[in-house]
Amino acid sequence: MIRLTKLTDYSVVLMSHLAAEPETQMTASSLAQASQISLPTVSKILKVLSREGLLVSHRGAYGGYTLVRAPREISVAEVIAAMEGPIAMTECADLHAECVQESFCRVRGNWQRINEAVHNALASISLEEMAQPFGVLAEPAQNLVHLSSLDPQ
Amino acid sequence: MIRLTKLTDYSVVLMSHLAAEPETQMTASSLAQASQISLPTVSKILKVLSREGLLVSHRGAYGGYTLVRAPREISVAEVIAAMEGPIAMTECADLHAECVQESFCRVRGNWQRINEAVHNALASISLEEMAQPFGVLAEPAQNLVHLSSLDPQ
DNA sequence: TCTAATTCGGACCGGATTGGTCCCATTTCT
DNA sequence: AGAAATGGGACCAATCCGGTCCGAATTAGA
Repeated sequence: MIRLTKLTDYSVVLMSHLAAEPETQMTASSLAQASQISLPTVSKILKVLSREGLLVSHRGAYGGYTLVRAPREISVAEVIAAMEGPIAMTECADLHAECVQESFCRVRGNWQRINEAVHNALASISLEEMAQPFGVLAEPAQNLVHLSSLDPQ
Repeated sequence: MIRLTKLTDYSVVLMSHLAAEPETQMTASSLAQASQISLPTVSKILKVLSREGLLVSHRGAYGGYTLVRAPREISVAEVIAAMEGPIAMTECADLHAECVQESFCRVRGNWQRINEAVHNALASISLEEMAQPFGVLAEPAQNLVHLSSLDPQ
């Protein structure tokens, strides 16, 4: 199972909530209630997203969080990267791969290509799309195409 | 970081070694030496792959492992699935999702589409391709297209 | 100016998962 | 019979993860 951590999963959920009403500034507790995730956890996630520059935070009374850009301009890949660092499926594919003996590892270059493909898949999906309720993406053929037209590079 | 476990990473490396010479039956120790992975670990991985039906094992003296099918007929997705169970990026996207209150979780359906995209990306890459040395995949345009033509469904 | 609301930045903990090793039984070839 | 392999566990240390909590800093409004 290629798996994201739960925290990352939640982060996408939260960002999608924010994307549903981009104008509205939301507090950690309102988001917690809306998403049914415990407040401390929501808070922790929002801090990270804000530190990574995906959210704008407003302190003090009547503070809260807002998306830094329009939902259409933020990709799922960005959210994931903010939570977990650069997207890479294996250590090996991460920059400083130190395959003990590089000559032994013939797959390395190919892993990087796979990473690219996956990354592009995630980069092509915006928060705007994630915020749509269920059927919407599945119905019109255009959206199907949009999701799947992963042009490498 | 969307990450596979190290074990899974290794498994792809090992399968690629086997794919490089599909005719040759290889022992755990020869693969360990070739891949620079410790023998017990290699052994453990091969057991799993064999149990999951991707390798044929021959016990006894002069035994070893062989791919169950031609390298071209085995996808990276299969190898990963053998090691980690069904490919799913989030718990939520796994069959029996139990989002406490489904109405709250609008992203669920969309996660499943993302999973599909990723899965298709992995399913479109065969061991034959992984066994190629570095540049080979990067050069001919046909292969680029092949890697990226993720047709959902 | 005071107070309430809210974010910010850590520390902290228990439990699950992972990577890795080891052992012994079983099978098969010579 | 003996050597060479796989098969199937048990087992352990270390890391990671999810989650909670606390105090400090900041802001808006009365």
